[in-house]
This record gives sequence, C-alpha cells and structure tokens, in this order.
Amino acid sequence: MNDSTIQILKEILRKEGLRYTKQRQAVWDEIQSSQEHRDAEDIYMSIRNNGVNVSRATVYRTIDVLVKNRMVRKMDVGDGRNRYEPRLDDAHHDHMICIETGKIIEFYNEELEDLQEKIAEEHGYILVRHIHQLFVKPLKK
Amino acid sequence: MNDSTIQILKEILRKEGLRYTKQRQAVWDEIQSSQEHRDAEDIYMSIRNNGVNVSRATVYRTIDVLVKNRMVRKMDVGDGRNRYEPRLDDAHHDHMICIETGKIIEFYNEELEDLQEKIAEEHGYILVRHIHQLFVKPLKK
DNA sequence: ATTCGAATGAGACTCAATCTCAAAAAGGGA
DNA sequence: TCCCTTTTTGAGATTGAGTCTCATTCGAAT
Repeated sequence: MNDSTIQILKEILRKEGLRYTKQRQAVWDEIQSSQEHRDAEDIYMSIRNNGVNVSRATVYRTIDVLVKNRMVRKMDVGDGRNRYEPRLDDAHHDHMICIETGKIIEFYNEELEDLQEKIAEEHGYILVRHIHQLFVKPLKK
Repeated sequence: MNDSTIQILKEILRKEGLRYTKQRQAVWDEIQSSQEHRDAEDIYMSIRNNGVNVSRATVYRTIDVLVKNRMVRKMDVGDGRNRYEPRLDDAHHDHMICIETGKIIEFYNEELEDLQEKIAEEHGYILVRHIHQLFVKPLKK
C-alpha cells in the first residue's frame, strides 16, 4: 500500500536474509492498515478476504519477523490470544484495559519508563523489555 | 498443614458456597508449602506424589477459586504456562525475569505503585489490578 | 531461462487449559 | 446413624492458539 513502508519491509527482509514475497507483504499491509489490537486469526482472515492466499503458518512466521524487527508490537492481554499492532516509528506505550468494557487505552509515561530501568539496575540487571498492563474500571458511577 | 490457613480456606469456601474437600485442601497445602513460582502440572504432580488422589481438572478449578480469593497469585511469564505462588497476607510485588537464566526476581517499589494509580486516574479510571513484568539481563559481563 | 535454496500451505501435531458426565462424596436433616 | 439431595471429582475427550512437517512452489542471482 504505502510506498515507503514497502521499502522498510524489503530492507528488513534483506537484513534477515529472507526473501521478499507477496505473503509477507500482505501480512505487513494488513497489520499496518489499522491501529487496532488484533489477533492472528483476524489478521489471517482479513488477508484472505482481500483475495491474497496465505496460510496461518505464514501469518505467524511473518509476524515473528516483524516483531523481532520492531515493526509490530505483540501484546499478551491474558486471554490466551496475543494481539498485534503496528509500531512504525511511533513511541513506546503501555496499555490500560477496562475490565467492564474491554476497551484498550494506550498510555505513555516517561517517569514510569525511567523508574523501571532504575529498578532493574538496582538489582544488577539491564532492562531489555517489559510487559505492563493496567486493568481498570471507570471512575465515575 | 498449618491450622490457621485451614480455617481461612474453609471460610473462603463457605463464602463461595463451596464444600470443603480433601482435594481442595491438598491444592492449597501444596501451593502454600513453597514460595516458588510453580506451574499447574508441577503442583498436580506434587500432590499425587504426596499420596493424595486428585485430577488436573480439580487442580485448575481449585486454583481459580484461590486466585479469585487472593490466596494465590497467578502470573503469566509469557511461555504459555501460568505460574502460581501463595499470597497469604504478604505484600504485593512484581516480577523481573532474567532472559538468560530464567530466574524470577520479585520486587516492590512504592513509587511505581503510586504512579500507576495516578496514570489510571488521569485517564478517568480506577486501578483494579495490574500485570507488570520486567525482562532483563545481567548487567556485568 | 535455468538453477537451487528458501518460502509456502494443508493439515498434522503440541500442550495448557477446559469441558463432560457418570460415579463418589459432602453436608443436612431426621 | 442412615437417607437424601446437591456438589465435587476424575478420566478422558475436547478446545484452541500456535508450531511443525514436508512436498510443492517461488524468488532471484547468474
């Protein structure tokens, strides 16, 4: 779809020693087409509905490559199905999940990020990545 | 094993309208017997090795009750198998997981706790619970 | 165009967790 | 204690997300 991200994808595949295929392009196009937090099945079905033949195996395999190369963020919401969202070059954020409506709200807090690195260091470690989800409910009744 | 926690278990079951059985006691005894972060299979096998007949179904069902009643903490370490640890009345803590050794380190940081509540409130929500895992690697080479 | 290693896809497989339902056990009441 | 009703249990079947297999197809370098 978008010309510049096609180049980014090609670059990543080249760097990984992988070939550029229409299936890999289709997976990235599909994830990139929406800012929502979608599961693999949803992504798989959407690609098929767009007329591109692809298998679940390829969807999963491609997502792994995209996650590794920071084009896609993988998030575990605790219901057994991972969700994926495009990263592009946007800033890191965490998620807040409303336990009443299921709504997922993104947030970013610099202080929180710094604090986590500090805590890891205090224990003799360096922070590689983190999982952070706040399960919340609406304030006002 | 411990007399006072038997009463706590009985009280919870009564409150939930559930019967007190030796299987439920055995599951709680087993989880309570160690501070480690164990998976369901491990807990199941240990109970059987102690001579109590119990099924996986019962282990899972009982754990759900214990988690709901805050006697057990369920944690998702991202490898597909949930881990469980006794809560008793001990303070809340989060986890740091070393990606090189698999070691799980517990930590607690007041500032971090406060900050999370503040963030939820800023978005019009009240914090119910949270998932927070830091994936780290050793600092020194 | 040829070549050959990489990629794909259909479906088998894995494995944690859940479900089924007949049989066993708990907890009252008498 | 024995009865009776309801809950609990357990063996094994099932589910479902994700992974693996391997024969076939495809990409791209020459």
